[in-house]
Amino acid sequence: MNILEKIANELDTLSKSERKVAEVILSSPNTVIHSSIAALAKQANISEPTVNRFCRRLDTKGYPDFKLHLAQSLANGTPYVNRHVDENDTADEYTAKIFESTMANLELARKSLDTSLINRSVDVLTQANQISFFGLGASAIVAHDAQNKFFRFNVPVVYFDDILMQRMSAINSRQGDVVIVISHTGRTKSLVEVASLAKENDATVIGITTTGTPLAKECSIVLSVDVSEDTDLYMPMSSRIAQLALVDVLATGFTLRRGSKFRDNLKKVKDSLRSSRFDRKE
Amino acid sequence: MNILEKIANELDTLSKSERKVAEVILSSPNTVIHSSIAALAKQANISEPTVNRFCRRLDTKGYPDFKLHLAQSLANGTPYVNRHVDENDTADEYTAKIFESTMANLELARKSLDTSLINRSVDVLTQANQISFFGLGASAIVAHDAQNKFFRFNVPVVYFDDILMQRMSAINSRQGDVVIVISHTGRTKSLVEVASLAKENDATVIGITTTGTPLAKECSIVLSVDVSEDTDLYMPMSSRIAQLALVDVLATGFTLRRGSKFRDNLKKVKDSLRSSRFDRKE
DNA sequence: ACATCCATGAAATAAAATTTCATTTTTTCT
DNA sequence: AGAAAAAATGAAATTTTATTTCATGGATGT
Repeated sequence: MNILEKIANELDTLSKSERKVAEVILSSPNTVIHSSIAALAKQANISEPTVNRFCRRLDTKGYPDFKLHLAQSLANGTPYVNRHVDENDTADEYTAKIFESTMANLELARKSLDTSLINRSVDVLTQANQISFFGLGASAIVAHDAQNKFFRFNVPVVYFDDILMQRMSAINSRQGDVVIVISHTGRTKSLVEVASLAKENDATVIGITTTGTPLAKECSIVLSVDVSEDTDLYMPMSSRIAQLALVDVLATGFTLRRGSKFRDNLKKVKDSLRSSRFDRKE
Repeated sequence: MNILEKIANELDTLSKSERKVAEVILSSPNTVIHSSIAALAKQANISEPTVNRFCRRLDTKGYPDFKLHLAQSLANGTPYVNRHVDENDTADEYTAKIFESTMANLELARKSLDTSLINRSVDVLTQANQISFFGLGASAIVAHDAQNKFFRFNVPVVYFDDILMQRMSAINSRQGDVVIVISHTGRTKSLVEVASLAKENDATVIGITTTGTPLAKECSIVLSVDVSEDTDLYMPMSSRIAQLALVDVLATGFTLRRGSKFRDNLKKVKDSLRSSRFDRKE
């Protein structure tokens, strides 16, 4: 993704002259984006075609295209090196890293989403007799959150984070019911079984999971949410946040499909909470 | 700074033809960064010099320089103009908007965080005899998630999303206990009371809330998570995601403070889940 | 209605990037 | 080690792209 990282990575696959170019770029990328190909060539003591070949080797269309990528990499000031939390990081550092990698993963997740499938899911949800959300562990939280959202829409919605309840609920499902199964790994045995049970009973099964997992195979619709693996090192992190954002998208699609009158209703739900709150002094 | 905003701002100082260029750019900036000046001129039905003049008017050196700025503006995914979901948005559009505003709000939240307070919170947490997480509604999910995380650390941790249980637990708290109260609005009466009860009983109360709310006043440490208000129009959206990211930060700080031996333990917890999963065929 | 100013685009020019191809360097094989 | 093959490199030519110049037409104000 980030072209500076990419250059650093591929440094040893480059030829001698190309490496000179790479070094000049890495040492002062901010100068390079304002240089012409001739200026850069001179700076690196090599010829213009070499710069051009260098750009192509990095899968860009040519020098101007390369500069565009470079500019983007520099844009948000994102440090382009390793964003993993390190043993000796200060609070400042690990906070920044976690927020940044969360944002980066949201971006990744968005790219992996197929909006036509979102559209179909919203279709199915608005028609549903009953909606069930199932998840375990960190994904249970996502299911919980989804229930919280859809409950406001005044539709029959349940959520279970208990294996037995999930099974029973899946066995009792029927045509017109929608079962949403959430799992980052897509390999949790009991959840895959639940998905398969629900499907056998003619419910529509929507999976919120990673592409190509066993769970994905059991679903009628797969909403794939791919995040980079190693961010969830010892604990689920970015995966659940991406899943939650997807829940927001589904809920939003739902309210839009239901039309403006429906949204007035939502406002009522919100207003009903007012008495439980302290006033805002303004 | 952001050139797309700048274009939108200066739209009325532009001439008729230049405005045509502006509109084309605003409507599909991602296409433009890959277009030549000729292609853009054609797209806008004006001549090439007009595009050039347009670029100069925006204080860039010329078209290539303008593209560089544009690329940078697009890079960080910052929502540029109005990113509110609209009645007639397609699935594609509202998906993009929700993800983008989520990311923008994470950025906002990060800026509002005081890392020295995070450091102190981690201090307190690592010393705690017991940790309790309280939240209601959407924040209940965050509390739930926090429990899920800290549970892995093998420390005494509880979570309640029930008002009565929260009260009882707060009344029974004592010195050395840490109570984390989560609320975006910071105005939910019962939660403010719970915070105050816990404080009276000498527990350390950490609030995850917005700056300057009634809840914030009752806390020993306030971790302020500010997100832009109107994104949470009818449903909590960005607020809870920012809170979750903060939970990640606290959990990470916790594991770092506990040292490397402790992290081996985490790996064991993760491995213990293996048998419940389908193998990954590689 | 006329003069002035400004916006605009056609054409010419300049700049920049890319391709082609000959030369040099490196690698591989005997 | 030495020859053949392959790869890397840069000079020059070509092509593409951007910019400048300048002539034209339309709007504005008197």
